[in-house]
Amino acid sequence: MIYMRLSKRGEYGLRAMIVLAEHATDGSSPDMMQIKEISQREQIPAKFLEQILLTLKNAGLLHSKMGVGGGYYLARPASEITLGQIFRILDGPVAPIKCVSQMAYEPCGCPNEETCGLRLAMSDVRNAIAGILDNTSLADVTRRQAELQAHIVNR
Amino acid sequence: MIYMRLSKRGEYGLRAMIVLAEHATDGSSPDMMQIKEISQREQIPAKFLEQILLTLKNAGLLHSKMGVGGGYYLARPASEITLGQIFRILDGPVAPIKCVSQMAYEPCGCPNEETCGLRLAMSDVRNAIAGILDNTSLADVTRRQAELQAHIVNR
DNA sequence: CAAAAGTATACTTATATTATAGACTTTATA
DNA sequence: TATAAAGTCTATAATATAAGTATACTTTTG
Repeated sequence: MIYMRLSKRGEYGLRAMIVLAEHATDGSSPDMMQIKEISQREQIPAKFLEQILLTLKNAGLLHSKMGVGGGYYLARPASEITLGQIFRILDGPVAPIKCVSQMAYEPCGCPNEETCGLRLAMSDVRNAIAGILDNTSLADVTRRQAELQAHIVNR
Repeated sequence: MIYMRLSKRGEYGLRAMIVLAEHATDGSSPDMMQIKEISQREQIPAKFLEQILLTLKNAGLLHSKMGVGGGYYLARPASEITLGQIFRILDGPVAPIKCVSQMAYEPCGCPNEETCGLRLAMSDVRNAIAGILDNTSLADVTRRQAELQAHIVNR
């Protein structure tokens, strides 16, 4: 069963963006990373990652440089890129059912949409998910990671 | 794309359970419904619904009566059946990624699970979804439906 | 011009979902 | 007791999707 789940594409894309955000903040080197670098570090099939990063680039979340010494880097500060943006590009709308989607609404054929109890519950679910993903930036993620890391070191 | 979504199986199953819950509370007839009745009312392919109801029955959420005048009915009061129970039977674990699943944990292979930022965010998502589904009973759903209906009638 | 790196698209393989079909069992009742 | 109504069970077809692989191309640097 693969429902209510993050796809591998989504997972890999999110991981890659997080790594790029880490790299951008640590001040080392010109904050650009190559596909190969990311794929090795995160154990992601390189050719698959290639597609994913390209998609994120075409969606405006990444910039790239071709040729020798090229690579990918965030198009904006990590604080201005949310998990929701990344997720939607790679996995589509957040809503568990189309009739509650803000981005891709479609009627779902229940006799009375206005009073449909399932729709209401799924709307709550959508809002809960979107509330988290749209309010968590890459900077939030890397900050939390750093906090956890510090906590472990200190114990 | 079918990610982060309710399956048709899940949708149909939830709808059927809600209809059965409505039927149980409205006092009319012996609160039992036939597959055909449900499938017509909710526009669900009858043979598909058959499988779904059987699954829910084998999981202990429904009881049935065979033969002439038979049908399905809720195994417990609508207030004691949650959307989370139904969902998990039909669509599996709620967690968007296995490493944050309470019901079906598996490591997801990130180098350090303890400080993985993606895992942390997805754990929030899981808890948000489970919080809603596990705290919404069929009775809650039918009550909300009735409230909405009353509101429409009164305007 | 050669090598490094991203761009673009097509294809393969595997698996899951969404049904549909058909034969079987139980029960009520004419 | 025969028949029809209703659920049970299992197999299978049709379709869709995901995940990954392959290949050719373009841009850039030195």
